Formats: sequence, C-alpha cells, structure tokens
Amino acid sequence: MIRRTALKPPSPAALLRWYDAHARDMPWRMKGGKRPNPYHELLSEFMLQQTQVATVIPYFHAFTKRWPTLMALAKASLDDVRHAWSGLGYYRRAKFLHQCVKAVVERHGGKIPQDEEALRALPGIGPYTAAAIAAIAFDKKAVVVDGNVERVMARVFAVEEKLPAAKKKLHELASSILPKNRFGDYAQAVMELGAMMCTPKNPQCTKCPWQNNCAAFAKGMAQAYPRKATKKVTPQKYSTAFITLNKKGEVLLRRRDEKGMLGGLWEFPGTPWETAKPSASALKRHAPVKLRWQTGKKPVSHVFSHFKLETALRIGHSAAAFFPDTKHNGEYRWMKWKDLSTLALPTLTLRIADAAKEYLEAKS
DNA sequence: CACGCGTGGAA
DNA sequence: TTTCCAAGCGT
Repeated sequence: MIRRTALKPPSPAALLRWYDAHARDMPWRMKGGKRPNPYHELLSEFMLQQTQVATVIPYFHAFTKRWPTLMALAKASLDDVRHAWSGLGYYRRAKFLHQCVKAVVERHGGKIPQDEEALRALPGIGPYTAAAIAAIAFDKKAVVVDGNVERVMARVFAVEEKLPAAKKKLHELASSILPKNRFGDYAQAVMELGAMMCTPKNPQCTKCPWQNNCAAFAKGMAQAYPRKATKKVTPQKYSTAFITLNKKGEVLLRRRDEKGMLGGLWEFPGTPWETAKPSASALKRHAPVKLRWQTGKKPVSHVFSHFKLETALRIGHSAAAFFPDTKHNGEYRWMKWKDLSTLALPTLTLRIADAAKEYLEAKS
C-alpha cells in the first residue's frame, strides 16, 4: 500500500507575499492593494484576451495616449479604433471594445459597473473579463479563471479530467481557495504565477510558493497537467492576391465583409482561400480587372488561428483609371503605398504589401 | 459544446 | 523548422 502524506491546501497569503515581491510592472497595474483606473483595467482586459502581456503593452500605451478616457474612446469612430488595433489580432475585439464603452456611456452614464452581472451584460465581456474587472478594478470577491488559473489548479490538485471538459471542476477548485481580502491582487497573483512560474513547459516548481501544496509536483508530474484532449491538425489553404496599380501609382484595396475573418479590415482583392490552389479560371474570375498580370516571386505564407494560408501574388498595371467591376461585392478604394498604413490592415495584408513593394523595386 | 477567430514568442 | 499556445468571447 502506498502511503501518501496529505498536502496542505495552498495558501492565498503565501501567494500574495510572492506576488508583492515578484510581480511584473504593467502600465495598467497598481501594486500594494491600490486599484487601477477602471478604464485602463477594462481596456487592458480586452487586449489581453488570448494575447500575452508583452504584446499588449505598446497597444495599451497607444490607446490611452489617443483616447485618455472611456468617454473619448466612446466618441471615436470604429474605423479609427480598428486602425489602432491593427496588428493585435482577433479584430472582433476592437469592435466589441468600441460597442462596450459606448454601452457603458448609454447604460451606466459612463461609469463602468462594479458587479459581475452588469459587466457580463456588456459586449465582449464574458465570465473571465467580468470577474477580472470586478476583482481588479473594484476589489470585489470574484472567481477569476483564465488559462493560467486553470493550469495552476490542474497541477495543484492533479486534476485527471481533460480540458476542456475539466473547466467546471477547475473553476470550483479556484473558488475553494479564495482569500478573505485583496481580491484584485490575488486574482492577478494566480495569473502571474501561471505566467511566470507554473508555465506550460518547464515550470519553475522549485521556486514556486505553492511547491509544497502541489499534488502534481509531489508526483514529479507538473508538466503533465493539465491533461488535454488531442487536437486536430491545421489545414493548409491557398489563394492569389492581385496587386493592381494605376497610373497615379496607387494600389487597389477592398474592405472585407463585417462578418467572419478579419471582418471590416482591408485587403488586396484576390481569390477565396481554399484547400486547393486557385485554378486558371478562378484567377480570371476573381481578378479585379482584365489585364496582363505578372507573377510575383515568392508566395506569402501566413498562419491564422485555425489554418495556414499561402498567398501567391499577381501584379498588374492598369492602363486606365477604372472603377472595379460591381460583380465583386464590397467596398473598394485606391491608395498610395505610403498611405496604406492609415487603413485598418491585418498583418497578412501588410506582408503582401511588403512583398509586392520588394518586387516592384527590384524591377525598376 | 465545438468551433471560428490573429499574431508572435518560446522551446 | 515545427509546434505550442497565450489574462477568451460569441454563436
């Protein structure tokens, strides 16, 4: 019979001591129990959804400089907010953020509500973000569970059930070890522990304040948790983009549909993204205008959240100024190369633009 | 509940 | 080079 020493439950106080000594500086974060500007907290939470702290920081500075208050952001145009979000990814968040701050103005007189239920009712705010804002901005008692917290709980309690099925259990475990005060600091402390110590790979268990309370560490198996369902492979897709230049040296762009991927952002016209390379007839069908296209050198490869895309380039000079054929739905516009960055562009469009400019400069 | 939805850093 | 995956949300 294996004799096993019962582990003491993890101590919130011990974690808070570690946090006070080791927490990173973040521009929206206050230390020593002080509460942040609620607008800063809300803005950072939108940006931090599925996005790492280091990636968010420059965007946070840009937003707060341009829109110092929630009211200022609520008065901005959606195009401007999307433009400022360009490159950050998951672009739906920009639209939800804009809708959210406008809803705060309309429903709550411009003051961010403090209770989870009212927060949860706002666009783009789900269970995590509502709990995080309530706890961090207002020091309300809330169970703040993100991917970090799930990983920490799965290890501390050696949860065998696989993600995502284990989510409910992990939430219950997180709620079972809340502190009696400093709810905001504690929420950040568990997440910070997950981000800095209890990492997915090579966790730093020997430096962890909960080392002696961790069932997974006791088994020498920390990295094996959380258990996960196997996930499927990401498909490869292909497309061709048309770089259309007019005599004024402008290039043709079109706006993507509001729904779906990269909604409302600008791209070069091209073929749909499909698992087979576009056929000759597809190229003819989807070219924005009929002219002699030159083939670019190397295709641009890009990885999205759920597939890979390889985009070939066709470059053509349009003899006459023309208005794009109306059979192509959507909004079109001509832009100077140097003005491209004034549009809300996804990274794919920027990379295609770079490849096209390289090609054109090599030819001239 | 499973899926669609970006990007870049780390290993 | 490839793989993993991050302070999730809406449908």
